[in-house]
Amino acid sequence: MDEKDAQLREAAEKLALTLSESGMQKTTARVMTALLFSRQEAMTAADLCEELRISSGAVSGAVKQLIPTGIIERVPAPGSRRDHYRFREHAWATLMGNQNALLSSMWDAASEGIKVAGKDSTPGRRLDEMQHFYGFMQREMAALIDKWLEQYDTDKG
Amino acid sequence: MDEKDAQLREAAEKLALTLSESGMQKTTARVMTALLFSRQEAMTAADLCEELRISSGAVSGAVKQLIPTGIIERVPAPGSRRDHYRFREHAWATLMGNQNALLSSMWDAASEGIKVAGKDSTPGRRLDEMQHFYGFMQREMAALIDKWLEQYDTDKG
DNA sequence: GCAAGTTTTCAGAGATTATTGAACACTCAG
DNA sequence: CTGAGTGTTCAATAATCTCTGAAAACTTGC
Repeated sequence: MDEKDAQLREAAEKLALTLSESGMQKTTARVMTALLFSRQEAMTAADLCEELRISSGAVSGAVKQLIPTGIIERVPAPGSRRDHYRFREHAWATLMGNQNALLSSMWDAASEGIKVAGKDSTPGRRLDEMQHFYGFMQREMAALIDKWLEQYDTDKG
Repeated sequence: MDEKDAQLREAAEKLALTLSESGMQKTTARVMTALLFSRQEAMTAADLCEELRISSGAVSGAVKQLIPTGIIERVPAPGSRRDHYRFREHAWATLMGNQNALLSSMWDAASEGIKVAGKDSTPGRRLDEMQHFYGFMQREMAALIDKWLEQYDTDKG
């Protein structure tokens, strides 16, 4: 049984590494994947310190990033004064939804450039394609996430 | 006219900052946006050094990252021995397409965890949702990009 | 209201990463 | 083949970012 724990921890660390390569802070990613792969329903900050061998300050910082994005949540822990943290349901859909903010700022950047240079300029033509692309993606991505949520809840529901 | 240049450069830098916050290297992002917002059709490494105030080594490194991902391309420059670089058409679609590799590795990570813990475990249930989500996204994203390319080329074509 | 337990904050240490600058390699024209 | 003009590499430097550890601030049961 300890074998499994080791394998799960390894898989968690591997994913954390991938996520950190895509821009997420390393410790934040490690906290996230620790909660995702944990055999426990929820973990305390102390659990995370021990599991990941990091300080309580580091856990606090990671949690502070993860909660507002909707990836994890604090969960009431009857009979304990320690905060418990748990991976949120539909966290992935939330995470992808947050990406929409990025798509939106890409659209904005293109729009800004077009305003200055005009559509019929060298940069204008490039920016026009960019704006078209991100406008499209923003609309479609939102629809896609809704579609998944609906579909998944129906399957499980 | 110099006014416009300054505004374009500012917009380029702003976007580069956003991109670097999403995981792209800062210099790489700056080279990319410089080419995107440039009034010129293509730029030489020397142009980029001057515009961005960075060394030729830094430009070389950035270009080395950007070309394989399909964001920019080397373009033949008649009458000049210097390499010219240009922002590629449909670069955005390519960029987003590359993200599919990430979606795929997310699916893999979930799969790995399920293999160890089983679907009917605490982590198994979380990972099952994750796998479902990324499987869905991977399929749909690919379709979305194709749809955009088709649509865009029809509009312009 | 106090004290034990817990979380948060933050300055400084430490680790990591990116950039420079110079040496080396390559490419062509003559 | 030679050499001027470019591009690339890489060790050392500089800059950045992150974590720790300890102190401060909460929180809650008594």
